[in-house]
Amino acid sequence: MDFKLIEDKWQRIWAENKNLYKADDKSDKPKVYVLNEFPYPSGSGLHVGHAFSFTGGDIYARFMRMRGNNVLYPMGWDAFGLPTENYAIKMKRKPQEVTKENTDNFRNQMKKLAFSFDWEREINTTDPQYYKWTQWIFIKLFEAGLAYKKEMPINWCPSCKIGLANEEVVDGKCERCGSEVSRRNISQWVVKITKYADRLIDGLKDTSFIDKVKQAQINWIGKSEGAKIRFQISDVRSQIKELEVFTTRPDTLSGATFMVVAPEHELINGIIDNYELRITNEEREKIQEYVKQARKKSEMERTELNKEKTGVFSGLYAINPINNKEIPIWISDFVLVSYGTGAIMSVPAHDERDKEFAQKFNLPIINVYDDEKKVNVAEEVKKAIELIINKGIGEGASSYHLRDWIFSRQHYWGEPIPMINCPKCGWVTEKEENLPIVLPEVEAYEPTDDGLSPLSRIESFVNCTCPKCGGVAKRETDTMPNWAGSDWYFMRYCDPHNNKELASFDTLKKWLPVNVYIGGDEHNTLHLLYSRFIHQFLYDLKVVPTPEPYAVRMSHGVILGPDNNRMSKSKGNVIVPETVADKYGVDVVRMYMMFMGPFEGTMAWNENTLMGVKRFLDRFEKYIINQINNKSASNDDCNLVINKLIFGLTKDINEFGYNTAIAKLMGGLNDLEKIKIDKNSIEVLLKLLAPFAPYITEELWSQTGNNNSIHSTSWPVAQEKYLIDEVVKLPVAINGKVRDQLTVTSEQLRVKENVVAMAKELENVKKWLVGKTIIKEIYVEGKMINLVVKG
RNA sequence: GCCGCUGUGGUGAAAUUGGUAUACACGCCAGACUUAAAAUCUUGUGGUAGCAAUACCGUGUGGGUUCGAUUCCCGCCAGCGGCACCA
Repeated sequence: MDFKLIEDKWQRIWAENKNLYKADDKSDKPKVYVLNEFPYPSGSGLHVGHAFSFTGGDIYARFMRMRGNNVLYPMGWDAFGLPTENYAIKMKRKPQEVTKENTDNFRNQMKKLAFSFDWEREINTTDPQYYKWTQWIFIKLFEAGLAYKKEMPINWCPSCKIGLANEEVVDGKCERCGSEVSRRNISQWVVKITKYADRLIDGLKDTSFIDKVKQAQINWIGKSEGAKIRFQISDVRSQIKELEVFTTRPDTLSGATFMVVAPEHELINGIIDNYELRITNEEREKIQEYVKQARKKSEMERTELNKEKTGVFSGLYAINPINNKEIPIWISDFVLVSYGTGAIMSVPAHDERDKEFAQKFNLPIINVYDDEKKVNVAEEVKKAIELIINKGIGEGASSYHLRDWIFSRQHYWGEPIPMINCPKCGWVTEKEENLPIVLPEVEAYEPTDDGLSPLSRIESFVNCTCPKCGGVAKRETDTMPNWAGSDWYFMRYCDPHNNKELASFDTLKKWLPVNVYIGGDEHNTLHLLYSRFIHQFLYDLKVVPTPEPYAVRMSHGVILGPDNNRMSKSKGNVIVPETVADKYGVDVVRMYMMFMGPFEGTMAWNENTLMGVKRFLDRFEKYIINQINNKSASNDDCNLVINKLIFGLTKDINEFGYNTAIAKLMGGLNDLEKIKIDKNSIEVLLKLLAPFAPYITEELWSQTGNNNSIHSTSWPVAQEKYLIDEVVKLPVAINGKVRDQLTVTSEQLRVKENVVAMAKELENVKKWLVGKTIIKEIYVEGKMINLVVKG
């Protein structure tokens, strides 16, 4: 059959059948919410990674639907972002138009690949009716004190002219364009995700993510436990009298022989400006120079380039609170102002970095323990914290690797941040009834040279009245990061057309949590963490009914190019799913991708193996067509094969074991070609293949005389009695080595004595027993027999 | 350096509450059909020895537990992914 004709035909018919894949808010059937990460609709169209991931989700959704569930399987567009903006700048086109073209293209490609999305729930993060609620969430964050404006050094990409989060800097370079990142001070909106750090760790207990994903989240949050300890500064002329440090090893306090503060530490400003301190001008200049150099470097450079420690003495001394010894305070860029308190106590005897520093600058090294390996550190730390609390010099504390989330972007193509700066009232939220704050159309999309968003050039946008006092005020011109639209989209799918709330509590209660969330490994930390944070925050506001958004996280693998490298345009190894589908048909492409290997695995594209799948589908089709007028009665041989298939497929699909499910289908066809099949079994066979190959099965289903869609039929149930073999071949081993096989009936294999006795009579077994004594007879029912012999 | 993962035929891979290792597919060999080729179909295909029955070896590597280990434990080697002066 011509697959193109079939594909066109069924695409048309399915499009008319609006209820085929509809998720029903009112149904009494059990709900299943299957979610694929929604894509960024790029100009180059759907790539293999998308096709692979969505096929995996689609098979599961189709399977769950056939199993009698009310399935929510939605799709949408994470459409804000730099590539579209850059394209718009280059081509002098509106990002809105470009996005429309790209999403239209993506939608058509998805329909062609037969993904069973409920298109009535399609969402788009760039739709004002959608980002109205993204803005609303920001207002709630601000009201809860979780969003604040802060002048802070940020990673600055000179090429994109944008501030980057630490997470967006890879190897000191901009994640998107690869330019070297420098540092720059900009006033930014920052979201206090750190306040939820503990909750984000604890909440994992309520999910069934695989350990790998949980561990990735825990590591990213990076909780360390220890103590904060206060050191007095001995120079009376210093305005700052106290230096607080965080340490995981408070038990080594008596070995602290110096302190180190980050160059950005507030203490340093005091030194440079305070001319009464007992340091020479020369020393002051040295400090100034060091701080200046350190500030120029990005954090990445500082950490990367630091093969050798650098630093300068600050001229100040602190008092070690445990022994009242005066110890010097040094400045070094290996201490990060953004971690802990930005200052450390240095214990060179028990810390490698401190040791290196001490050796370079000739600072004393004092051992706390003769042999640290023999010490129960956890126990000593516990005792030390008690002591520190009793002495009133500090308290137990934890610190996190996780940092607050920089939420401002100086770009056009993002959600406007709904904040207004009033000279009298300060930062004020926009009134909710004025949302959405719609992105105005502008002439040019480039950020300004001083790094401001192009929105800052639109006076009618910037100038506004203060929602609080009614005075003249100015609107924020920064926009939100990509993550903002994607961290709550799964809520909107539950109630996508609601214009009163982001989603009604009732529909959220109906659908949440997401039963299976399918996405890439690369989103196991950032996107997953951000969206869990927003979800937890909204849970606290009683907007959502569940503490966690996702029950199970499924992270799919990667498809490499035929050359075993990651697909990229520069390597010329990109496989376009649409092209392959045009050549072999959609069903072949879908099945091949699922047959390549385990769904979570990394594997290379190989068109030879694809031919195997194509052959199978051709043979399958021929087989069914030959059976169309089949009137045979059911028979046991066929029932055994079919019921084992039902059982095996049901189990495999449930566990995303698509490669083995397809292997079983292939094996099943091999078996069936040798025996007689009846009409009912033919229909079962078609149903089993339906989630994988929706076009061919639908066509054959209609050719075998059915008027309904195979995709709205119910999944077959295996009959127990056909799952047990009447006759079983048991391996018989002597001392663990298999020597023969014993054929027994399912009745016979229940009695150990009989089975063992029969085994001993086998020719090959007898041979091995000559002159030996049996010392042990092991029989695992239905599995195997092992005779342990001696002599 | 730290965290996580992986290692099975010529290739992609199956099999783990410990029970016949290599299912399914690719490739390859031989055969059928064909003037021929492609396509299709049939058979074979872990290694060594043997006409064969069969025997021995075999899941990165060295040990251990066990009647029995691809599966569990310990050490090592190789590769992949992530993080990295985090106090």
